[in-house]
Amino acid sequence: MRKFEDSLPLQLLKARETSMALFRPMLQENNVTEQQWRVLRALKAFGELESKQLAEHCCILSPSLTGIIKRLELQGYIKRKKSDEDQRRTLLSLTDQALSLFERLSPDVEAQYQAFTELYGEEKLKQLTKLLKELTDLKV
Amino acid sequence: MRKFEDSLPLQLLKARETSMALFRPMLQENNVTEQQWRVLRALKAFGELESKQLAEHCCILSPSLTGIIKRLELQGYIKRKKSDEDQRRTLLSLTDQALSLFERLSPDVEAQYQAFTELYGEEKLKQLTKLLKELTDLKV
DNA sequence: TATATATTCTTAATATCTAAACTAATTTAT
DNA sequence: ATAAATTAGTTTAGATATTAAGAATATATA
Repeated sequence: MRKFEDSLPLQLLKARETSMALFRPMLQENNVTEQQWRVLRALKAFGELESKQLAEHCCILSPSLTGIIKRLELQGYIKRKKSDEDQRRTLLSLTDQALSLFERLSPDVEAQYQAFTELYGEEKLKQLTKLLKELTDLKV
Repeated sequence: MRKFEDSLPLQLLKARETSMALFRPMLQENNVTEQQWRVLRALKAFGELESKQLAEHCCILSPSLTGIIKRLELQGYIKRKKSDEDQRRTLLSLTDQALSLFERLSPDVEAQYQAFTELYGEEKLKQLTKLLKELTDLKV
Protein backbone atom coordinates (compact mmCIF):
# COMPACT_ATOMS: atom_id res chain seq x y z
CA MET A 1 0.00 0.00 0.00
CA ARG A 2 0.86 3.59 -0.64
CA LYS A 3 3.22 5.27 1.77
CA PHE A 4 1.67 7.07 4.70
CA GLU A 5 2.94 10.50 3.71
CA ASP A 6 1.60 10.06 0.19
CA SER A 7 -1.99 9.99 1.35
CA LEU A 8 -3.81 12.82 -0.38
CA PRO A 9 -6.28 13.45 2.46
CA LEU A 10 -3.36 13.72 4.87
CA GLN A 11 -1.52 16.15 2.61
CA LEU A 12 -4.63 18.29 2.43
CA LEU A 13 -5.11 18.11 6.19
CA LYS A 14 -1.56 19.27 6.85
CA ALA A 15 -1.78 22.08 4.34
CA ARG A 16 -4.98 23.22 5.96
CA GLU A 17 -3.34 23.18 9.37
CA THR A 18 -0.57 25.40 8.07
CA SER A 19 -2.94 27.87 6.48
CA MET A 20 -5.23 28.03 9.49
CA ALA A 21 -2.26 28.85 11.68
CA LEU A 22 -2.42 32.32 10.10
CA PHE A 23 -5.82 33.03 11.59
CA ARG A 24 -6.06 31.02 14.81
CA PRO A 25 -4.48 33.65 17.08
CA MET A 26 -6.82 36.38 15.87
CA LEU A 27 -9.88 34.18 16.32
CA GLN A 28 -8.80 33.06 19.75
CA GLU A 29 -8.29 36.63 20.90
CA ASN A 30 -11.89 37.32 19.94
CA ASN A 31 -13.38 34.15 21.43
CA VAL A 32 -14.62 32.86 18.10
CA THR A 33 -14.01 29.25 17.17
CA GLU A 34 -12.93 28.17 13.73
CA GLN A 35 -16.36 26.79 12.87
CA GLN A 36 -18.15 29.84 14.20
CA TRP A 37 -15.94 31.98 11.98
CA ARG A 38 -16.83 29.91 8.91
CA VAL A 39 -20.50 30.38 9.71
CA LEU A 40 -20.18 34.13 10.22
CA ARG A 41 -18.21 34.56 6.99
CA ALA A 42 -20.76 32.59 4.99
CA LEU A 43 -23.61 34.72 6.33
CA LYS A 44 -21.65 37.85 5.53
CA ALA A 45 -21.10 36.67 1.98
CA PHE A 46 -24.59 35.39 1.25
CA GLY A 47 -26.78 37.55 3.48
CA GLU A 48 -29.80 35.57 4.61
CA LEU A 49 -29.47 31.80 4.49
CA GLU A 50 -31.39 28.76 5.63
CA SER A 51 -29.69 26.42 7.99
CA LYS A 52 -29.31 23.71 5.39
CA GLN A 53 -27.67 25.94 2.80
CA LEU A 54 -25.43 27.35 5.48
CA ALA A 55 -24.36 23.84 6.43
CA GLU A 56 -23.41 23.06 2.84
CA HIS A 57 -21.44 26.25 2.33
CA CYS A 58 -19.53 25.72 5.57
CA CYS A 59 -18.97 21.96 5.33
CA ILE A 60 -20.67 21.50 8.67
CA LEU A 61 -23.35 18.89 9.22
CA SER A 62 -26.80 20.03 10.29
CA PRO A 63 -26.69 18.52 13.78
CA SER A 64 -23.43 20.33 14.52
CA LEU A 65 -24.78 23.54 13.06
CA THR A 66 -27.75 23.47 15.40
CA GLY A 67 -25.46 23.90 18.39
CA ILE A 68 -23.15 26.38 16.69
CA ILE A 69 -26.08 28.61 15.76
CA LYS A 70 -27.49 28.39 19.26
CA ARG A 71 -24.22 29.64 20.75
CA LEU A 72 -23.70 32.34 18.13
CA GLU A 73 -27.20 33.56 18.90
CA LEU A 74 -26.41 33.65 22.62
CA GLN A 75 -23.25 35.62 21.88
CA GLY A 76 -25.35 38.11 19.93
CA TYR A 77 -23.80 37.52 16.51
CA ILE A 78 -26.71 36.09 14.54
CA LYS A 79 -30.49 36.33 14.51
CA ARG A 80 -33.15 34.00 13.14
CA LYS A 81 -36.62 34.45 11.75
CA LYS A 82 -39.21 31.91 10.65
CA SER A 83 -40.25 31.92 7.04
CA ASP A 84 -43.89 32.88 6.54
CA GLU A 85 -44.53 30.67 3.54
CA ASP A 86 -42.90 27.51 4.89
CA GLN A 87 -42.89 27.06 8.64
CA ARG A 88 -40.16 24.45 8.41
CA ARG A 89 -37.66 27.05 7.26
CA THR A 90 -35.60 29.36 9.41
CA LEU A 91 -33.71 32.28 7.91
CA LEU A 92 -30.44 33.28 9.52
CA SER A 93 -28.58 36.57 9.29
CA LEU A 94 -25.91 38.64 11.02
CA THR A 95 -26.52 41.19 13.75
CA ASP A 96 -24.92 44.64 13.84
CA GLN A 97 -22.58 43.29 16.48
CA ALA A 98 -21.32 40.71 13.98
CA LEU A 99 -20.86 43.38 11.32
CA SER A 100 -18.74 45.45 13.66
CA LEU A 101 -16.68 42.37 14.47
CA PHE A 102 -15.87 42.16 10.75
CA GLU A 103 -14.97 45.84 10.69
CA ARG A 104 -12.54 45.21 13.48
CA LEU A 105 -10.95 42.01 12.10
CA SER A 106 -10.87 42.63 8.36
CA PRO A 107 -7.61 44.57 8.25
CA ASP A 108 -5.81 41.84 10.14
CA VAL A 109 -7.28 39.10 7.95
CA GLU A 110 -6.17 40.88 4.80
CA ALA A 111 -2.72 41.52 6.20
CA GLN A 112 -2.27 37.82 6.97
CA TYR A 113 -3.36 36.86 3.48
CA GLN A 114 -1.03 39.43 2.03
CA ALA A 115 1.94 38.17 3.99
CA PHE A 116 1.18 34.58 3.12
CA THR A 117 0.80 35.34 -0.57
CA GLU A 118 4.19 37.00 -0.68
CA LEU A 119 5.80 34.14 1.19
CA TYR A 120 4.26 31.38 -0.87
CA GLY A 121 4.11 33.11 -4.22
CA GLU A 122 1.14 34.65 -5.96
CA GLU A 123 1.43 32.48 -9.05
CA LYS A 124 1.66 29.28 -7.04
CA LEU A 125 -1.33 30.27 -4.98
CA LYS A 126 -3.35 30.77 -8.13
CA GLN A 127 -2.26 27.38 -9.45
CA LEU A 128 -3.10 25.71 -6.17
CA THR A 129 -6.54 27.30 -6.07
CA LYS A 130 -7.21 26.09 -9.58
CA LEU A 131 -6.13 22.52 -8.84
CA LEU A 132 -8.16 22.43 -5.63
CA LYS A 133 -11.26 23.65 -7.37
CA GLU A 134 -10.93 21.03 -10.08
CA LEU A 135 -10.53 18.35 -7.45
CA THR A 136 -13.52 19.55 -5.45
CA ASP A 137 -15.68 19.70 -8.53
CA LEU A 138 -15.01 16.05 -9.36
CA LYS A 139 -17.93 13.74 -8.88
CA VAL A 140 -16.11 10.85 -7.25
CA MET B 1 -12.69 41.29 2.90
CA ARG B 2 -11.92 38.40 0.62
CA LYS B 3 -14.87 36.47 -0.73
CA PHE B 4 -16.00 33.48 1.28
CA GLU B 5 -15.20 30.95 -1.44
CA ASP B 6 -11.72 32.37 -1.81
CA SER B 7 -10.70 31.30 1.66
CA LEU B 8 -7.74 28.96 1.31
CA PRO B 9 -8.54 26.91 4.43
CA LEU B 10 -12.05 26.38 3.10
CA GLN B 11 -10.77 25.28 -0.30
CA LEU B 12 -8.48 22.79 1.39
CA LEU B 13 -11.29 21.55 3.61
CA LYS B 14 -13.58 20.95 0.64
CA ALA B 15 -10.89 19.21 -1.37
CA ARG B 16 -10.20 16.98 1.58
CA GLU B 17 -13.87 16.13 1.89
CA THR B 18 -13.94 15.10 -1.76
CA SER B 19 -10.85 12.94 -1.47
CA MET B 20 -12.00 11.29 1.74
CA ALA B 21 -15.25 10.34 0.05
CA LEU B 22 -13.22 7.71 -1.79
CA PHE B 23 -12.39 5.87 1.40
CA ARG B 24 -15.26 6.52 3.80
CA PRO B 25 -17.47 3.63 2.64
CA MET B 26 -14.67 1.10 3.02
CA LEU B 27 -13.78 2.36 6.47
CA GLN B 28 -17.37 2.41 7.58
CA GLU B 29 -17.90 -1.18 6.47
CA ASN B 30 -15.00 -2.16 8.69
CA ASN B 31 -16.02 -0.06 11.68
CA VAL B 32 -12.87 2.00 11.61
CA THR B 33 -13.13 5.76 11.95
CA GLU B 34 -11.13 8.20 9.88
CA GLN B 35 -8.81 9.07 12.76
CA GLN B 36 -8.34 5.45 13.75
CA TRP B 37 -7.34 4.70 10.17
CA ARG B 38 -4.75 7.50 10.21
CA VAL B 39 -3.29 6.06 13.39
CA LEU B 40 -3.17 2.52 12.04
CA ARG B 41 -1.52 3.65 8.81
CA ALA B 42 1.11 5.62 10.66
CA LEU B 43 1.98 2.65 12.85
CA LYS B 44 2.16 0.44 9.78
CA ALA B 45 4.52 2.89 8.10
CA PHE B 46 6.77 3.59 11.07
CA GLY B 47 6.57 0.40 13.13
CA GLU B 48 6.89 1.20 16.82
CA LEU B 49 6.11 4.76 17.83
CA GLU B 50 5.68 6.75 21.00
CA SER B 51 2.39 8.46 21.54
CA LYS B 52 3.83 11.89 20.98
CA GLN B 53 5.47 11.05 17.66
CA LEU B 54 2.31 9.30 16.56
CA ALA B 55 0.30 12.41 17.36
CA GLU B 56 2.56 14.56 15.20
CA HIS B 57 2.47 12.21 12.23
CA CYS B 58 -1.32 11.98 12.37
CA CYS B 59 -2.11 15.65 13.10
CA ILE B 60 -3.97 14.58 16.22
CA LEU B 61 -3.44 16.22 19.60
CA SER B 62 -2.21 14.08 22.47
CA PRO B 63 -5.40 14.27 24.53
CA SER B 64 -7.45 13.05 21.57
CA LEU B 65 -4.94 10.33 20.85
CA THR B 66 -5.20 8.97 24.38
CA GLY B 67 -8.83 8.02 23.78
CA ILE B 68 -8.25 6.82 20.23
CA ILE B 69 -5.50 4.48 21.39
CA LYS B 70 -7.65 3.19 24.22
CA ARG B 71 -10.39 2.23 21.80
CA LEU B 72 -8.05 0.75 19.21
CA GLU B 73 -6.56 -1.36 21.96
CA LEU B 74 -10.01 -2.56 23.01
CA GLN B 75 -10.75 -3.47 19.39
CA GLY B 76 -7.56 -5.52 19.31
CA TYR B 77 -5.71 -3.47 16.70
CA ILE B 78 -2.79 -2.08 18.67
CA LYS B 79 -0.70 -3.07 21.65
CA ARG B 80 1.39 -0.99 24.02
CA LYS B 81 4.44 -1.65 26.07
CA LYS B 82 6.16 0.54 28.62
CA SER B 83 9.72 1.48 27.85
CA ASP B 84 12.17 -0.03 30.34
CA GLU B 85 14.58 2.88 30.35
CA ASP B 86 12.01 5.63 30.70
CA GLN B 87 8.76 4.77 32.44
CA ARG B 88 7.06 7.83 31.00
CA ARG B 89 7.29 6.43 27.49
CA THR B 90 4.84 4.03 25.92
CA LEU B 91 5.67 2.27 22.69
CA LEU B 92 2.77 1.48 20.39
CA SER B 93 2.61 -1.08 17.60
CA LEU B 94 0.13 -3.04 15.49
CA THR B 95 -1.27 -6.45 16.34
CA ASP B 96 -1.56 -9.31 13.86
CA GLN B 97 -5.24 -8.52 13.63
CA ALA B 98 -4.37 -5.04 12.36
CA LEU B 99 -1.95 -6.47 9.83
CA SER B 100 -4.61 -8.76 8.45
CA LEU B 101 -6.98 -5.80 8.22
CA PHE B 102 -4.44 -4.15 5.94
CA GLU B 103 -4.15 -7.32 3.89
CA ARG B 104 -7.86 -7.22 3.42
CA LEU B 105 -8.24 -3.51 2.61
CA SER B 106 -5.12 -2.75 0.62
CA PRO B 107 -6.44 -3.86 -2.78
CA ASP B 108 -9.51 -1.68 -2.39
CA VAL B 109 -7.44 1.30 -1.25
CA GLU B 110 -5.17 1.01 -4.25
CA ALA B 111 -8.09 0.60 -6.63
CA GLN B 112 -9.67 3.79 -5.32
CA TYR B 113 -6.44 5.71 -5.73
CA GLN B 114 -6.04 4.32 -9.21
CA ALA B 115 -9.52 5.32 -10.26
CA PHE B 116 -9.12 8.78 -8.77
CA THR B 117 -5.75 9.32 -10.47
CA GLU B 118 -7.23 8.49 -13.86
CA LEU B 119 -10.19 10.76 -13.27
CA TYR B 120 -8.22 13.73 -12.01
CA GLY B 121 -5.09 13.29 -14.06
CA GLU B 122 -1.73 11.92 -13.01
CA GLU B 123 0.18 15.05 -13.93
CA LYS B 124 -2.20 17.30 -12.07
CA LEU B 125 -2.02 15.09 -9.02
CA LYS B 126 1.76 15.35 -9.03
CA GLN B 127 1.56 19.12 -9.34
CA LEU B 128 -0.96 19.33 -6.52
CA THR B 129 1.17 17.18 -4.24
CA LYS B 130 4.15 19.40 -4.93
CA LEU B 131 2.26 22.60 -4.18
CA LEU B 132 0.77 21.18 -1.01
CA LYS B 133 4.14 20.07 0.26
CA GLU B 134 5.63 23.49 -0.37
CA LEU B 135 2.77 25.08 1.50
CA THR B 136 3.04 22.71 4.44
CA ASP B 137 6.77 23.23 4.68
CA LEU B 138 6.36 27.00 5.05
CA LYS B 139 7.12 28.36 8.46
CA VAL B 140 4.27 30.80 8.78
C1' DT C 1 20.99 14.66 48.45
C1' DA C 2 17.18 17.88 47.95
C1' DT C 3 14.83 20.95 45.27
C1' DA C 4 13.61 22.80 40.89
C1' DT C 5 12.57 22.07 36.19
C1' DA C 6 11.37 19.39 32.09
C1' DT C 7 8.99 15.77 29.67
C1' DT C 8 5.36 12.29 28.74
C1' DC C 9 1.00 11.14 29.23
C1' DT C 10 -3.63 11.55 31.17
C1' DT C 11 -7.84 13.82 32.87
C1' DA C 12 -11.42 17.37 32.65
C1' DA C 13 -14.49 20.51 30.38
C1' DT C 14 -16.54 22.23 26.46
C1' DA C 15 -17.15 22.22 21.33
C1' DT C 16 -17.70 19.72 17.20
C1' DC C 17 -18.24 15.46 14.12
C1' DT C 18 -20.91 11.56 12.57
C1' DA C 19 -24.80 8.50 11.96
C1' DA C 20 -29.25 7.49 13.18
C1' DA C 21 -33.71 8.41 14.87
C1' DC C 22 -37.22 11.72 15.65
C1' DT C 23 -40.65 15.78 15.15
C1' DA C 24 -43.12 18.99 12.60
C1' DA C 25 -44.42 20.99 8.32
C1' DT C 26 -45.13 20.37 3.47
C1' DT C 27 -45.79 18.07 -0.88
C1' DT C 28 -47.18 14.21 -3.86
C1' DA C 29 -50.06 10.64 -5.40
C1' DT C 30 -53.99 8.53 -5.27
C1' DA D 1 -59.29 15.08 0.40
C1' DT D 2 -56.35 11.99 2.65
C1' DA D 3 -52.50 8.53 3.24
C1' DA D 4 -47.76 8.26 2.00
C1' DA D 5 -43.49 10.27 0.92
C1' DT D 6 -40.45 14.14 1.45
C1' DT D 7 -38.04 17.94 3.69
C1' DA D 8 -36.10 21.07 7.53
C1' DG D 9 -34.50 20.99 11.69
C1' DT D 10 -33.46 18.94 16.14
C1' DT D 11 -32.03 15.43 19.47
C1' DT D 12 -29.24 11.60 20.89
C1' DA D 13 -25.09 8.84 21.51
C1' DG D 14 -20.49 7.95 20.84
C1' DA D 15 -16.05 9.61 18.93
C1' DT D 16 -12.90 13.30 18.37
C1' DA D 17 -10.92 18.34 18.92
C1' DT D 18 -9.20 21.88 21.84
C1' DT D 19 -7.37 24.03 25.88
C1' DA D 20 -5.95 23.91 30.48
C1' DA D 21 -4.51 21.55 34.31
C1' DG D 22 -2.71 17.49 36.69
C1' DA D 23 0.17 13.13 37.72
C1' DA D 24 4.25 10.47 37.09
C1' DT D 25 8.80 10.07 35.85
C1' DA D 26 13.31 11.91 34.52
C1' DT D 27 17.00 15.24 34.65
C1' DA D 28 19.69 19.18 36.29
C1' DT D 29 21.71 21.92 39.56
C1' DA D 30 22.79 23.70 43.93
